[in-house]
Amino acid sequence: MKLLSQGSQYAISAVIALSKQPKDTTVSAADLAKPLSCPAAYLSQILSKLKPSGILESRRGKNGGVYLARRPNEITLLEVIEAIDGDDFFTRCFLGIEGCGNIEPCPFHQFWSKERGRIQQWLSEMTFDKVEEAMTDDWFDLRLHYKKN
Amino acid sequence: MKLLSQGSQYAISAVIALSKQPKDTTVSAADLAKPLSCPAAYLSQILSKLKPSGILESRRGKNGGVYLARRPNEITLLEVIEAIDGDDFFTRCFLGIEGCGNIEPCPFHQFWSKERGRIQQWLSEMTFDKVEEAMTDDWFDLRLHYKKN
DNA sequence: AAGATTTCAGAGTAATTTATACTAAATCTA
DNA sequence: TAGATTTAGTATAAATTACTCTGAAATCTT
Repeated sequence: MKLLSQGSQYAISAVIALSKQPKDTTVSAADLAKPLSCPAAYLSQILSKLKPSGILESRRGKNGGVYLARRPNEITLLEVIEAIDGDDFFTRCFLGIEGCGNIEPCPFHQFWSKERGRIQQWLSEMTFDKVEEAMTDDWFDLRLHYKKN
Repeated sequence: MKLLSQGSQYAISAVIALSKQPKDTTVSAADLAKPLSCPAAYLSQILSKLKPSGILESRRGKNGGVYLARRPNEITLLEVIEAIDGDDFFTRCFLGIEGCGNIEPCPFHQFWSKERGRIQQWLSEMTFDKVEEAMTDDWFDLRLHYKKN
């Protein structure tokens, strides 16, 4: 029972860290993974899923890595989540019943689609510049900041 | 990315079906499973997890099965969910970060704990008599009703 | 050009969740 | 008491998710 997959959680954290990064600076998956305390190779795979939707781009080779393809205020939480987890959460019935919808609603359909809509709405308005505002500096330093050697 | 595990979904559906049942009538896991179109043996395992919290009781042997230990208006959705999935959803950070809390909040802590609280509140008020009210008869007949042979 | 990174792609492994199988114990019926 | 049925409990299998490994390709530095 959870909202976000591990992958989404990593991806969001990584985009937060990248948002604090000067534009057009690449960061390697390994450097990103360190402060997130998550496996670097796995993060690398996850991050590559953010490329088709134009959230980030990458450069191979020495000093290569990933960087945001747009400015933080043009990237939403919802985009990142859907790039990793798909839109299952926002479309599936509360009880997982296939035919559930307005025509043939399960007992929770009305409440749940409303509640889920609120969450989706919020996620779609939550751009990463706003995330930065909502973030205390010491939290960032403690949790997501990394230092280049 | 999902709210409820498969197990919780089965359990809730089963309790809905049992709520429509005359008091002190046992129903076998096999009979319950049929209209839910879920594996009977698995449902049986799931349902046994509802016994420690006093949601249902069971009787072995011929004409045995499970039955609600309390009246539907004394059983909440939240209880059923927590009996199966635990309280992970209601306690874990949006980003899965261990130290997240009021002292050291992640950027989503405020929004998410509020939103999650709404859901938890609703689940804790949603007793199974209310579920029945929210349910169209034809949905029940179509999805959860079963016939004894 | 050679060496050092670093992503990329895909296969392989591990852990967790979901589902199946089987045996034993309880309970009813005749 | 014998037989049928149904839960209880455990072991196994299948599916999904999380993670690791490896070799190749790209890119920088010297």
